[in-house]
Amino acid sequence: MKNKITDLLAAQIPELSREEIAGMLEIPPRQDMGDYAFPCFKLAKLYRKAPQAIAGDLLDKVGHPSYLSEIRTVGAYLNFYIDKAQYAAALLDTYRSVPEFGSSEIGKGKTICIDYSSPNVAKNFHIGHLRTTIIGNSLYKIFSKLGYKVVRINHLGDWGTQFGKLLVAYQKFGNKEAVEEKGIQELMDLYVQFHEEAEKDDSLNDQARAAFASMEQGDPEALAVWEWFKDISLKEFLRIYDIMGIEFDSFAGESFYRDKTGGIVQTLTEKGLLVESQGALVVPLDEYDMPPCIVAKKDGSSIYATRDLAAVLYRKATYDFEKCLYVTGQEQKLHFAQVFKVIELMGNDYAQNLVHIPYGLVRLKDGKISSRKGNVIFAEDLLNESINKTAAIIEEKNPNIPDKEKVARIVGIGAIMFNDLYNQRIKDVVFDWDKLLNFDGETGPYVQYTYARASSVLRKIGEPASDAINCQLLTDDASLGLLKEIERYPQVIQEAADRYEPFLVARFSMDVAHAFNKFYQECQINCPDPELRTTRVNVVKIARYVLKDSLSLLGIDCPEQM
RNA sequence: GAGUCUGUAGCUCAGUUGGAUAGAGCAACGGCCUUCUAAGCCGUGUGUCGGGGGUUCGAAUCCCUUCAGGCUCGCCA
Repeated sequence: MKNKITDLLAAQIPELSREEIAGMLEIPPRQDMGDYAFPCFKLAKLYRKAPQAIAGDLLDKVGHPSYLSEIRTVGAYLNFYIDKAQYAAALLDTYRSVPEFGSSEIGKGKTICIDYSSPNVAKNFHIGHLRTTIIGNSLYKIFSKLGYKVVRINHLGDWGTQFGKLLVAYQKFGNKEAVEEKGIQELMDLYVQFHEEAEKDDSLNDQARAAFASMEQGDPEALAVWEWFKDISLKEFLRIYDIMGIEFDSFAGESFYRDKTGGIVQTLTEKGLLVESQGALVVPLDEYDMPPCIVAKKDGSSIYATRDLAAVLYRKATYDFEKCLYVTGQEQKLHFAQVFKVIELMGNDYAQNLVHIPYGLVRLKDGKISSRKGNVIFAEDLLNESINKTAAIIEEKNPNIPDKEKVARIVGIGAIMFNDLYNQRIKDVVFDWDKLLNFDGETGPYVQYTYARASSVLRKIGEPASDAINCQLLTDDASLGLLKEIERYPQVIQEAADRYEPFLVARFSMDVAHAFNKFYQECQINCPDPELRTTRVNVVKIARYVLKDSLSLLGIDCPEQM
């Protein structure tokens, strides 16, 4: 429809290209102003005439094509009113002829790696880890919808000096039985105890660095203990991923690159990029207004940047990615800028396809999350709390539905995920139980509820006898409003991918849900007129599909009843 | 101190990349269930778009400056 209007205008304005005119066309802020609008301000200079007069001239010239019900001028604007029946028919037709409305082939044959979640081994999975997990998962779904092959990488934090600390703590304060009994909690406790003791005795930190250095050199005893701790942690993480329905293609974490960091140092040396500084080996980056990137500590052991560098090379060689995305907190912005720059200096032109996707900090009401200080809320507790709250609401509102437990799980988890995906990533968030467990208004449960209503109607009135749609009958604003929202779906997905912003999809699902609820309120679907009923049933079908599909792009399921 | 991000209604946030009277949800108040799920729908808003300059027909949006807050700035990740 937009193309048709563009062509119509382009024929009358030879001074501007089709693309320029398409870019100027906009959607008016209010429905009574029409469906598309063309502002004539820019033409004023060109024609040396008042923009209002230009709008009037254009109105006379363009005539009255059949797909428009009206063209009007308001001030310097030319407002176009499309023929509603033709418009609705075209959209419903598109939906019915395309099996996966909204999907695309644009990414066919291309691979995208996404590095997300990546929790630290031997630490509890808390609410701070939820954002990267949920955002990364949604980006995976969005890019998959566009036809990309996506490699989901969980770059586990399972290597580094922190394990030297844990090892020292285990030898000094721990024992096998306690770890076997209490699992990850005991590892956390040991880690906390280490920091308390190290406050008093700084030599513990040296011992920890030495312990890590010996791990890097392959000390079998140390590695066996480390492997054991890692297993305990992984089991814990998998349980939480399972609750959320999240999977990964690779768990190659930092330790995976321990035999590859030496190659990085060697390559950087050969290319003359490495400089010794205060005993460490660094790549100076002051030319690029950045502090140097440390590649080897003074005791020769690797550091996180070394392992990230090795990971980039490995992933490029293994997956030949089109893009590699890193979903981490914004506090790591400088780190990734340094790593990407070093990759570029090594002569890899694909450095520009490494993208850091930062998100804002999750804070508690009484300050920063800190495992060490015990100021922490575990992800599992949050998810369970949300599921329990949902179960209570089901008992209150709709106790007779089947699979109540399953529904409570889907809705409870959906609420948490939707909340993390509803705003721009970069915003900091303050964790708030009350807000998170309120399921009214702009929430995941609202969209899921809308889907359940749509499903319920179709279930009750059954399939219409005929599939013939007569869009002439859709004369009400609510139907058209709903279809207009739905029409945006393909562009919304594309933009969400371009900007790496799942919240655009979440907002879209909300807009569709709102438009559907309005439609549902104002239009009786199971109406006496069989032709109108068939038409409305088809509107419900497409809305139901889009609601479910858009939520699925956020990693959220839809129950048939709730 | 330097870099970077954020600042829009009491609160949480959108704002179609420079366009028409800046919009939603929460909270508050009022209305709507003998038609398909009331986790819903409808109505009620006196906003210095942090402040000040500038660019232009036109700025929440672009530039400069300033204030407030978050984050980062060498052997943690």
